[in-house]
Amino acid sequence: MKLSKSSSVSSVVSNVDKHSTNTNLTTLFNKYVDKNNVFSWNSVIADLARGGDSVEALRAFSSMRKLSLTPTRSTFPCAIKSCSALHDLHSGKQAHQQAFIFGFHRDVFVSSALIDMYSKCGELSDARKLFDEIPQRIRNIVSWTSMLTGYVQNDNAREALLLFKEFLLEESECGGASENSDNVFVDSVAIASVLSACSRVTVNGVTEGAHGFVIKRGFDSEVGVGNTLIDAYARGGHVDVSRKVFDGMIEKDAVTWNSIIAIYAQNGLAAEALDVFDQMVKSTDVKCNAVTLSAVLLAIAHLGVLRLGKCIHDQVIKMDLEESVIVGTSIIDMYCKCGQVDLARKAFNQMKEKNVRSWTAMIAGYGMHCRAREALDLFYKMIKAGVRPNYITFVSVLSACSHAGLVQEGWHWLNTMGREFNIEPGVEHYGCMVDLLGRAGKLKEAYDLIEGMKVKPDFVVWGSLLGACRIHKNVDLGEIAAKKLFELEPNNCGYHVLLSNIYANAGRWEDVERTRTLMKNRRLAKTPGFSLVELRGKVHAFLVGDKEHPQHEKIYEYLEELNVKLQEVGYVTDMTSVIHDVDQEEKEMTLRIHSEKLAVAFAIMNSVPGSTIRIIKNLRVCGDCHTVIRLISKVVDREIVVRDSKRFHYFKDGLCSCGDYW
DNA sequence: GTAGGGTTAG
Repeated sequence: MKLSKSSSVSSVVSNVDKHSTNTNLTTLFNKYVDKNNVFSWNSVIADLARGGDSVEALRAFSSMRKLSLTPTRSTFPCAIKSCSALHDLHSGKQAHQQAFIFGFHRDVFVSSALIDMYSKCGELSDARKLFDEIPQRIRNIVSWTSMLTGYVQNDNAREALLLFKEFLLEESECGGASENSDNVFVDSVAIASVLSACSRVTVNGVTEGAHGFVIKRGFDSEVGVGNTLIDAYARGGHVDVSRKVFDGMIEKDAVTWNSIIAIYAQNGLAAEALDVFDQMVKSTDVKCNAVTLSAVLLAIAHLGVLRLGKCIHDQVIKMDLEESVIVGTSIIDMYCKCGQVDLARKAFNQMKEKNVRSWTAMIAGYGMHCRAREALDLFYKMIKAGVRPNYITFVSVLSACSHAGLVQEGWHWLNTMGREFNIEPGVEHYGCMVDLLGRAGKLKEAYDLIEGMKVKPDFVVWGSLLGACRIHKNVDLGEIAAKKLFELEPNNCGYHVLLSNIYANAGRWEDVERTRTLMKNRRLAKTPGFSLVELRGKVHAFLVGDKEHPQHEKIYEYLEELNVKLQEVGYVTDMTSVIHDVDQEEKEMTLRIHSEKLAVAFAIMNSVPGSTIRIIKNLRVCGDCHTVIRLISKVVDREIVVRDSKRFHYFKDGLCSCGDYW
């Protein structure tokens, strides 16, 4: 695994963008002077709205109205825009009413702002009504774009594209003849919106087609268009094409850099994300901002490299971005995923402004650290604080219950979320609940829950059941779950392995053999497991049965020594995690060389006695490794923290924080 | 004199 040089990351210092200090009415009035002049008010409202200070903009609008000044047509668009930004339908409707009273509701600027406001507040049919009421002779590209974006933002990309088709027809028919012919041609903003729609329809090749249109119309050198193309290709799973677009852009702004960094981070390509960040820091014509650091923190969270995370946290403080909700939430997430849930809580407590995502990140953090009680306590606090939980919050709550085996609590929230919070359980919530029931041994209940689901069960749901069937040795339900999984993900061999383990457990060797042959014939390969361990600032990566690491021979020798000690405390190799295909001795070898064991051994050999060992694994830790690491923690008297793909395990004195329940 | 639509985030 290639990692970016951390030294250059810490040199970010010199190239930073202090976030703009909040403008306020007093400073603005000093700038525009005349309080009794409508135009002065218009400028103030516009400045505030443009600067993103929507609350102040609306306050200014209302102050102006209290002075009984008569608004002009230019007063409304910015006031309405501020309502859109705040998703404040109530104020939006009031502004609409006032625009009507003063006779500006037919103004095309006002109409476009209103269309945008209604769609951002989720009132798409009201937006469409206003759009249809605009006479064709004054309807321009902004009106079209507002409506188009409305569809995209309300998850109706197909309708957006149909509308664009209609637009193109009008553009070709009356583009030259209309009285506002200058405004009826497609522009770069409209194109960006269309590209965004393309990336959200599930049909292949739409983005590629639109890209062709972009080039034909000569918009390919526009930064905004390029930025949207980068995003569109990534949404379609073509991260490599995103990178090509990025590399081909002559002009790049902060959004361009942030987009590619975020894409890498979201797709698990953390090293690439950090590499691009490094280049961004070195480039002189663009400065990183809150969004940049948020994306970088996501990459670091993925890697679990605490030292780098702390480095970026320092950077956040230097850049005076501590009060940014976006950055604050990313810091919480980073600390949780780097195993420092208490540092995360400290950062959480220090946040002045918290939104639903900040609370959710902290709840999820407690969940993955098996601190379900704290997760639920925080959830109650959140509700008490008047913050409305969202879909993801409930996923985090149920997942916390699942990690801790809280069946009652799980049932309670699954049943209550729809009734009390108007959020219908989705496939992720059922996934957690099936996992929870399954691992608690309530397999029949889990299966019945799946059968009664209102949404189509996905691979997570069936995968949870299959996993539970392995733990509780249920062949019948295991076969049902596996059959569904083979249909849903025919190329994932993990399910074949699991089913095979279930057969092995039941002594059904013929079925084991059959599964194995099937895998061989379909050439299904197992995702290779790897583990990371950070030692004195350097990250060491280990693969299954690694023979690449310079110390590998010593590591294997040490593992042999450890094995003897483990057997003295009663350890017997658990064979069920391995396909029954080799003789006993060979099987033991296969097990022993799982990457997490190598990483643990390496870390014990090379670190200060008594220090905590931190490992990150890309897959779930297997049963045997779990037992071994648990016992190692006792034998060598070390605390060992393992982050697997699902959660954290804290091993100490021969016990694990998960209570062997995971 | 002043005005409306897009792309990056947890």
